[in-house]
Parts: sequence; structure tokens; C-alpha cells
Amino acid sequence: MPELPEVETVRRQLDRRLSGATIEQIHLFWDGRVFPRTRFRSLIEGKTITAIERRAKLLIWRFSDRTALIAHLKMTGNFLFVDRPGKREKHDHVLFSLTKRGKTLFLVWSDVRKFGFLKSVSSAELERTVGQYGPEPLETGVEDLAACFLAPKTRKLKAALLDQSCIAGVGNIYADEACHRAGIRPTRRLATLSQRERLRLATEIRSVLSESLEQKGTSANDYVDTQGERGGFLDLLRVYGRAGEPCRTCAASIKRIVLGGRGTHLCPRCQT
DNA sequence: CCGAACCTGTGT
DNA sequence: ACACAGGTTCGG
Repeated sequence: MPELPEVETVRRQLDRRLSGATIEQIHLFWDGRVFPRTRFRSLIEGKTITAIERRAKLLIWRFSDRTALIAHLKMTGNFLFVDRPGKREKHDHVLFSLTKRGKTLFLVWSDVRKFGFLKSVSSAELERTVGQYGPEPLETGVEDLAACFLAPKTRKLKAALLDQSCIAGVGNIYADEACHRAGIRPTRRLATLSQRERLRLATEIRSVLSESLEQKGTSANDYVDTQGERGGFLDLLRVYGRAGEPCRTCAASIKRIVLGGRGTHLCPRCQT
């Protein structure tokens, strides 16, 4: 489900309610994607959350003892606050019971496709993990962001955009949207980009991500936030999921191709 | 570089 | 029955 705007939306909602809370109890309905599998519960129970942070598409629960829980939603992972633990839904895997200022909170981790994971990490392991990512687009200047698209020279732009060690947080939707806004085809090799185009791309990446964040992200398929609400950016997409529909800029028919195994959407007329 | 894999569901 | 889905990793 999630790219930067969706994960950041979830981060903000988790942070508001979980910051300062203590994890009292964990129910593991299915432990296939929690690590370390056999010690997960004992490692996490009793911990107090100091803050929820995000790096790339990773959510980081920071604990007062400097250890952390990292969560990756991948395609369909989801945190959902529930008033009280009712009956377990089919794809619910973990139930967290927490207390904050004497009140009890319940949070469910669910994941239909089971690609997502929860992992308990030491502070050293956290630093190592977080260090593998490229710059955060919303916290990096345009000039530095533009430098993400310098090398390797023969690589296609779309591949660079999806590479989290190159630039963090961009996924399939916003890669296509940024290319369209910048007027650049995702099939272009990095070597063919001018500095002016790289700067334009960096600017448009920042714009599309922040505009989507304002709408609490895009619900193309399954994505919902921690309250079960859908994001509002779907109607503002210019190319993603619009194959055969008219370009909102020039009215040409939006084309869908496959690039690096991913569906890729572009306007053959206004993207060069 | 590409396709396959991980897993489940949905739509044609 | 087959294609496709917001992510990432692996093997060829």
C-alpha cells in the first residue's frame, strides 16, 4: 500500500496516540513475520514508546531504553486502532494492548499479503538499517535531491526513483506522477538528463509528495489509515491508473507500459 | 537488465 | 484461467 505520504500519515497518527504509551501485552495470532520470532513478545512487552518516527517507508517505534521496533507495511500491512478487541479478523496477525495516562489502547497489525514485518532491534541495528537509505525528499534541498539522478549513467530514471538507497520513500505511484509533472519519460537513461531536468524532477517529487501528504495519501486499492479512512489523493493523480484516459494537461491518451516489471504510466505527448 | 519469488485477493 | 496490485530481494 504505502509510499512516503501514506507511511507519514500513519506515522503522525501513531505518534499522536502512542507517544508516551507503554506496551502492556502482545497477542500473536500469527508469528511468521515478526522477528525474532520466538523472543518478539518478551522483547517488546513492557517497553515505553518515546516517539514514532519514519525513515523511507519504514516506521520506527522508539523505546525509552534506546531499542526500537521497526515496521514495514510493504503492500498491504496496516495498523488500525480499535476501541476494544473484538473477534479477530481473518488477516489480523498481532494485537497490541497499551496504556497511556491510565487509559487502555488497542492497536491491531494486519496484513493480507504477509509481505510486511515487525522487527525488534537494538539501537546499533536501527542505526545500521536507517543508514542504508538515500535522502528524504521532504527534508532535502532540491540541489542535493537532483544529485540522486546523476549515476549510474545507463540506468533508467524509473529504476532510480524506485531505488530506496538512491532516494527514500518514492514508490510506483509517485515515481510515475513525478515524471509526468516534470515532463520527463521514465524510460530515459540518467545520462540523457540535463541538470535543468534533474532539478525539475527533484522539485516535482517534493511537490507531489507534499500535496499527497496534505490529502493523507492515495488509496488506489487497499490503503487505509489507522482509523480505517482512505486517502484523498486518488482523484488528483495525473497518470497512475489512468491508462486510456485523457492527459489532464494535453488530452492525449495516457499509456501504460511495463518497466522493470512494474506497471508504468505516462503521457506520450507531454513527457519527453 | 529482467523475471521470479514472497502471499492473497480482485477483476476481466 | 489469467493478469494485476502500493514493496523488496534474489537469482540468472
